Amino acid sequence: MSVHERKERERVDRHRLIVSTARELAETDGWDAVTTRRLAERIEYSQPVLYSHFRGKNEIVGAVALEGFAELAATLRAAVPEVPRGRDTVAALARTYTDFAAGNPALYDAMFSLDNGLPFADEATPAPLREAFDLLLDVLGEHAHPDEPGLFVETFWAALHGLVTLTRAGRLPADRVHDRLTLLTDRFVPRQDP
Amino acid sequence: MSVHERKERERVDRHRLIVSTARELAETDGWDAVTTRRLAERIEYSQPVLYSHFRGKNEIVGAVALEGFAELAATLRAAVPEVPRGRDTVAALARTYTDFAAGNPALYDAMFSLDNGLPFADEATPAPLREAFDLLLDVLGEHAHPDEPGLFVETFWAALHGLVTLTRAGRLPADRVHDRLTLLTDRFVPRQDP
DNA sequence: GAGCATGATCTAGCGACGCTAGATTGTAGG
DNA sequence: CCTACAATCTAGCGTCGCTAGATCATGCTC
Repeated sequence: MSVHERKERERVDRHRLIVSTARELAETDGWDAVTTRRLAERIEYSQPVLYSHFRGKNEIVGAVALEGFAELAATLRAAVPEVPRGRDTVAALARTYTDFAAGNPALYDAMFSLDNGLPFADEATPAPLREAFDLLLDVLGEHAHPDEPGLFVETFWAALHGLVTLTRAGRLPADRVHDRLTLLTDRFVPRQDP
Repeated sequence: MSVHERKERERVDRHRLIVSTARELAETDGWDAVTTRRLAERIEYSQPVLYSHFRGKNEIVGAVALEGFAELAATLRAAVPEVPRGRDTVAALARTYTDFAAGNPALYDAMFSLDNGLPFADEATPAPLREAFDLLLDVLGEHAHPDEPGLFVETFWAALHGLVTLTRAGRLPADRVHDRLTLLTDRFVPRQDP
């Protein structure tokens, strides 16, 4: 019986190896460089092995994206203190979000730009993603009045995402990134607000 | 001499044919379906003629994107009245922008999501693009205080772009699109504002 | 008007892509 | 020891963007 267990263990290890290798490759050379051939070569297996773990390349991207959601949720949580949750906390959260995106561009692409086959805004939304959203909801919700908290968070998040993607694509000048972020935060959570 | 002129005319016609065919193909079947082979077949020429007009596929996308910028600028201009430029005008502008994106998804992708080789936020920025931005600046600028108008417009635009892309990618529920837009407008140009 | 040179256009092919069928290898159980 | 099964690989399919070299048509020279 323990033979099966060993094989299963090796399988899990290889699964992790594929995901982490794909992520490394994407982070150093971009997702265009993550081809099934290169990936197979890096993990020192043949191409078809990848397809015994994932239905296709999309699913590999999805696995990396899942890691990203978990890390994003953890990073955001670490940036939010227990007690005071005023404008400063929102600003810190926004800053943490954009810093995360800027610091992990390939990861961010896997999460939000590439086709990763993951369900969104759906009952099957992955837990870490829902968790990150709930954290935003928690911090931002009290500033939403008279808006609905859900809509408020969605819109704020979309604005952050827009800033991130347009800046990364060179559509917005790279300087003043911080100023735009401050402006956005001010508009959603005015300074005189409690 | 007029032989050269005729040839040049034919060349210009073919150039336009390539761009419009690429655009149609993208709008009906998505940009993934726009391959050099299919495109060549549609215009009833061989593949290499494409490369006598454009340096590569990116440049074809760029040509379609340029059309898009011109149309977007014209559409936005048509939505802006001469005289009253209060909150309602901003709301109409925002609505026009997202409607344009939703109504021309492939065009919008060419402009902002795909690699089209066009320069942005740069002295070489294409005129129609600069024009559209200036229009936004014109309408939004007076609501920017105490923010800098440029930053204000960039941030508002980024927010619109974020809403558009996340909605299109299924990351935001498709209903309530209009409500999010209203919320965004309210936050950038409060209702009691002149 | 015949022959040539030039430029436009095509055929054919390169290397790389995602993905898969079928051969091959290794291993567990009778 | 042998068989049967599962894991893994080799090889290849159809497609992609792009290009070298052959071919064709056309206007120019004598």
